Amino acid sequence: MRGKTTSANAVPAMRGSLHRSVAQDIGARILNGEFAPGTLLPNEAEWCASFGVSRTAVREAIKMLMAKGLILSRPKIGSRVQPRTSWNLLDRDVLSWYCAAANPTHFLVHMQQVREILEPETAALAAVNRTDGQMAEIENAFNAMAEAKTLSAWNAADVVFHQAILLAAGNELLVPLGLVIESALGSMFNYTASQRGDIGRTLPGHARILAAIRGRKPNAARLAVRQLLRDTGRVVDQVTSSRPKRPRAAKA
Amino acid sequence: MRGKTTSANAVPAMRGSLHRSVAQDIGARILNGEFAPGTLLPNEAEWCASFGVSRTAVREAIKMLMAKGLILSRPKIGSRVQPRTSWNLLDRDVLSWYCAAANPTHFLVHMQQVREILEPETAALAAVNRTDGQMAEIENAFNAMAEAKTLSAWNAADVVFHQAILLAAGNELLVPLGLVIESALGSMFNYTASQRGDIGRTLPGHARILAAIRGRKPNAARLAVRQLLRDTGRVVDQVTSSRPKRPRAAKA
DNA sequence: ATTGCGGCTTTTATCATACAAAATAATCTG
DNA sequence: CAGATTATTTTGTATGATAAAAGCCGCAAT
Repeated sequence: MRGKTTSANAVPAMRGSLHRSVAQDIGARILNGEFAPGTLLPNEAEWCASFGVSRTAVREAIKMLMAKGLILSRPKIGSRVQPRTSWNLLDRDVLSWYCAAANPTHFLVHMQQVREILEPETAALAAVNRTDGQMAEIENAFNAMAEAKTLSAWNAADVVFHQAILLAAGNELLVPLGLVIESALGSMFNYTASQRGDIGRTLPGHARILAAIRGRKPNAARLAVRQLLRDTGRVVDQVTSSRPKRPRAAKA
Repeated sequence: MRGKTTSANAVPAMRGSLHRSVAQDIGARILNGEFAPGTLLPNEAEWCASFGVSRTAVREAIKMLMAKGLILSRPKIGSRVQPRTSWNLLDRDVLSWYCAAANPTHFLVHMQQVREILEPETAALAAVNRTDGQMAEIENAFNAMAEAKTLSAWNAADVVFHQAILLAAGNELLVPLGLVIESALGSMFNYTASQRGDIGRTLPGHARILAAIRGRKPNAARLAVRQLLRDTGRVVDQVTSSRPKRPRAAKA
C-alpha cells in the first residue's frame, strides 16, 4: 500500500518541489471543472493517500491554492472550492491552468479583446509619460527587431519592445497586467511572427508606434497600435478558426 | 523567552489562521520596501523566533507568499524577494498591501487610469454581448440606485451596477480584473458618492449607460462611461489633492 | 414535542522532531 | 594551483502528537 502512486501522480519529479506538483495537479483539476465551485475536496488524508506524499506536502499545496483564491479550508469542514469570482485568474499559474482547460477559441478571443483594449492606451500613456531612458530602451528593442535574422531573435526582441512600452507607460498596475497577458499568449504562440516569412513584415507598424512615442503623440501612438493589432489579429483568427492546436490529452 | 512576541507580532489573534497573519506581516513588509527585491529574507528559524510560532506556520506563510510571486525559496539559499515583475500585484492581498504602503496619490492616479481604460470598453462589450437576463440585472441595480435613500444603499447598488456590466461584457479575463480594481477602490472610498448630497447626482449618467447597453450601442456606451468617469474623477482629484483621509491607525 | 445545553467526533491548525536533498563553502589531494 | 571531495547550512519532506473549530448527537428540562 506504499508506492501506490495513484492515478494523477503521473508527474515524475518536477525539479524540486513536491508540494508544487501537488498544487499543480489539484489546481489544474479545479480549473478543469473536475472539482466545481462549492464542491468539498477530499480531505488531507485522502490526498496524502492518492498522491503518496506526506501531509506536510499536501498542506503546503493547499496553502498555495488558498493564496490563489481557488479554495478555502476550515477546521472540521475541509477544503471547499471557492466561487469563480474569487479565483485569481490573473495569476500566472491559474491562468495557465485555465488556458489548458478552457475552450482555446474562447480563451484566445477574450485575450485578444483585452489586448485590444489595453495596448493602445498603454502606448498612449507611454507617449505622455516616457522618460528618455525608457525611450532608449524602446529604440534598442526596435533595432534588435530590425536586425533580427531568425524567428526566435525577432520574437525575443518583439517581447522586449512591448515590455519596454509597458514600463514606459509608468503605471504600476498596467505592468503586471501586461506581463500576465504576454506570458499567457507567449506560451501559445508569438506576438507578430509565426513563420520565417513574417519576420520584418510588421516592422513599419512598429516604427510608427516608436515614432509616435518618441514624438510624445498619444493619439498617434494609440492609432498605430490599433493598426498593428489589426494586422496581427489575423494570426489569431487563423489559429482560432482552424483550431487544431494540441488538443491536450482529452482525458475524461 | 516564551511570550517574546517580538516586534511585528502586534497581531493578536486574527480569527483563525496563524500562518495567515504571518504571511500578512511579511507580505506587507515586502510591499512596504522593508525587504527590497533581491533581498535575502531571514531564514525559517529566525522567523519562528521573531513571531514565536512553529516552523510549520512560518513555512505555510512562506508558501502563500511564494504563490503570490513575492518570494522564491530554495534549499540552502533561503527565501529571496523576487523582482517586482513577478509580483502578482493584481492579487487582492498583494494589492491591499501595496495600497497601504504606496504613495496613495500615485496609487489612486494609476487606479483611475486603469478604470478609464477598462470601463468604457467593458461597457461597449456589454452593449454587444449582453443577454436579456444580464440586461435585467443591470436594470435592477439601476432601479435600486434610483430608489436609494441612504449613502450605503446607493453605494451598494452602484457596485452591483458596475459588476453587472462587467459580467455582461462576457469576457472571462475582464471580470477578475474589474473585481480587483473595484475591491481596491472600494476599500478606500466609494464609487460615485462620498457624501449624502452626492446621492442621485450621477443617476442621469448611469441612465445613459443603461440606455446605450439596452439599445446595443457600443459607441454610445463607451461615451457615456467616459462622461461618468469625468464626473466622478473629480472625487478622486479632491481626495488626492487634499489627501487627509483616515490615516489608518498608524500603529507602530 | 421543542429547545437548549453539553459532550462527541471529524477535520484542519499548530507544534515538535527527525531525516533527506540541495547548493554553497571549505578542505584535501594530486 | 586545480579539481574533486567533504562539510555545512538551509529548505524540503516525513511522522506523530496535540489543540481548536464546528457540526452532530443525544440528553434533559420545560
